[in-house]
Amino acid sequence: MPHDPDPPPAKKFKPGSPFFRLDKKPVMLLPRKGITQLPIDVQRKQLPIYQAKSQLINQLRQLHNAVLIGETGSGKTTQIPQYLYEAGIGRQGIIAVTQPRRVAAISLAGRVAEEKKSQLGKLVGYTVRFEDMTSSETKLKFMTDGMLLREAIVDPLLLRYTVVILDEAHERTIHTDVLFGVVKSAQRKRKEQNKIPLKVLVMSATMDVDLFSQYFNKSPVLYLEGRQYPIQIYYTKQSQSDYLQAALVSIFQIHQEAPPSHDILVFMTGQEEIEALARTCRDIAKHLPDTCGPMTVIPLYASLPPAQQLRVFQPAPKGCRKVILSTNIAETSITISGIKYVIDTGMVKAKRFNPDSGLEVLSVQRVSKAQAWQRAGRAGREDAGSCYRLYTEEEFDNLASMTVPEIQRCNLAGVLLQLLALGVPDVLNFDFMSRPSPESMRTAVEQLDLLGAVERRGDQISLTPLGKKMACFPLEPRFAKTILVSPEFSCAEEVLTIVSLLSVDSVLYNPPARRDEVVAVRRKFVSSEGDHITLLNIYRAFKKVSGNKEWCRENFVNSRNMSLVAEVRTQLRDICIKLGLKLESSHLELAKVRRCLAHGMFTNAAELQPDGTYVALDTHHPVAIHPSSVLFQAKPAYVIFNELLHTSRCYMRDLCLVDPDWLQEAAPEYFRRKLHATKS
DNA sequence: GAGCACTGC
Repeated sequence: MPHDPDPPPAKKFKPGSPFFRLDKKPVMLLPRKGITQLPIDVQRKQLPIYQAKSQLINQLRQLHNAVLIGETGSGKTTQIPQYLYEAGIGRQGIIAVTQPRRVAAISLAGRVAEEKKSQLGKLVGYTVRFEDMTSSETKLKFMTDGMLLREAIVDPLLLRYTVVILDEAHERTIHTDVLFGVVKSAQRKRKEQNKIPLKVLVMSATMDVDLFSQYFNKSPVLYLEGRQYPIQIYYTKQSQSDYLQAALVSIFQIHQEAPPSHDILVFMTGQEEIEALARTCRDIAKHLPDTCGPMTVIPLYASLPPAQQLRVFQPAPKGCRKVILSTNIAETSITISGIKYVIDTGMVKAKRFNPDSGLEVLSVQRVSKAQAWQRAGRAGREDAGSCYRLYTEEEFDNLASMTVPEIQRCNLAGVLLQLLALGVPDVLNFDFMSRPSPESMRTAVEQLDLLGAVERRGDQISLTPLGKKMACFPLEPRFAKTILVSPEFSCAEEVLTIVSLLSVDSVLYNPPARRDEVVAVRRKFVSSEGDHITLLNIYRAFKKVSGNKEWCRENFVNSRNMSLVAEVRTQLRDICIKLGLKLESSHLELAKVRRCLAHGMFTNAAELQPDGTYVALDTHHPVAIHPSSVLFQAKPAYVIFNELLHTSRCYMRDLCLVDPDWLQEAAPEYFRRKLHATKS
């Protein structure tokens, strides 16, 4: 242990609320231990929700809307669709169950197919991007919420469906929030037009119940009662100035006192601090007295290679304690069994969006109460557990009650384009459950206007023919625009590649310890024309060796992301073919490609100033070239960039050298204003 | 001369 004269924070803990849930909140269902060894139909009947089956069916038969409350894993997601189907409710069409995440949709479909003793893709199926496991026989369909939203563009009344179940609604993803409005409107219109009614069920953990119920015509809230393993909550007596130190001390406090089979899950903010704390823990664990057992420390975050992520599921050797240091990936996406203790730093790294500057800032912030409960809940999935909050009870009381829904903190251009494509008559007054700010709506309309996607007549906004085509692409509007103008420059093939590369996580792997090697190996791809062309060179080389894994390793290319790029590209290319676009290659004439990029992404342009700094032309904010760019040492007069990242300075990332004439011809009026303003 | 939580179409 470090020499710390103060008593460790864990000693200062006092018991807080004795149970996980607050008073009056319903108790949650959780699957019983050992249930998986039983035959499948016995398992189904042992789920506590089974007791409520006939009552639930009676209620759901009559209701058009209902809000169902119950913890994830209660069995509600797998059982209720089956109950409806077995009771003949909604048999004329399909019962859809939406999920925020692909893996959830896929694994739930697998589970339910197994329970129905039916081959996956027949009665029970799933649809996610790049994968459709459904057939004409499919009646129970699990899908990502984004996928149902895409379908709604073709069929705004969702006529294939008789029931839509929006699961995990409390997560409030941007897709779920838009779907709320879409299903509500479809339901009303189908009623007005005397079509088969649409039943809408919203499933959630305990948060936001009133909001959901109010929004869906004051629909009844059905509570699924059951058992909940109690979780003891502890708060610190005093506010902690250093949550990392507090976490460290708490880990070893628990380690010295608790039986070794009890695992610890620590919620932290990011890769760097996780790796640093992991090293410190391992060092300290080496020098502990023999009375203390050994400890394995496992980091967990999304950018970790899959094989290393799997380590969190392996049980520690007997007598050894498992300590998992995780980002919020373990809040929802990854469920680890055997967790007895949760340590919650109370902090999270999250993106914030400033609609005025169009700037996204990634910053460390306090969690919401809802998030804190979600984290605590990870200690009580199989048995009673404890949660140590590294903040005082008063600090907890002052937290925001829920996380601000995604729709209120991101760029809305894509959402508005989608709503317009859905035929929503008055987008600015769309019936959002949580309305985004008027400024961010205005910014989005302006952006779409600049791209030529919309026409404005007074308050009326409608799609132009170009806008209609843009909405066909599962992309940010500016990327869709770039693809659509590419035939004019005879470079669609190259632009498809570049847009695909920009719309997934980076394909470049940069282990800091091998920096010199990375620089040397990457030299052969570098283009003086910028990062876009450099990426294109890497993709071309990757294709030349047919995606060889060994080649990826040698060249520090992330093969998982590169394969995803290829999949995205195929999808985008298919859409181009459906739209009848002329797909040509510019081959070696890469200036054509850059000119095309300038036409699609002119809103992200920057100009070199006489003093050697850069100014973003859109906002006149001072910006700088990110050191990871191949243009870092260069001083091009004009560039376009893919994104701005505000850290120590405001950095442009992924740059492409452009000619100012191209910008002028792409948006003459806009640049007359912008260039003039800069010079004055 | 930096350093990036998590999803998804």
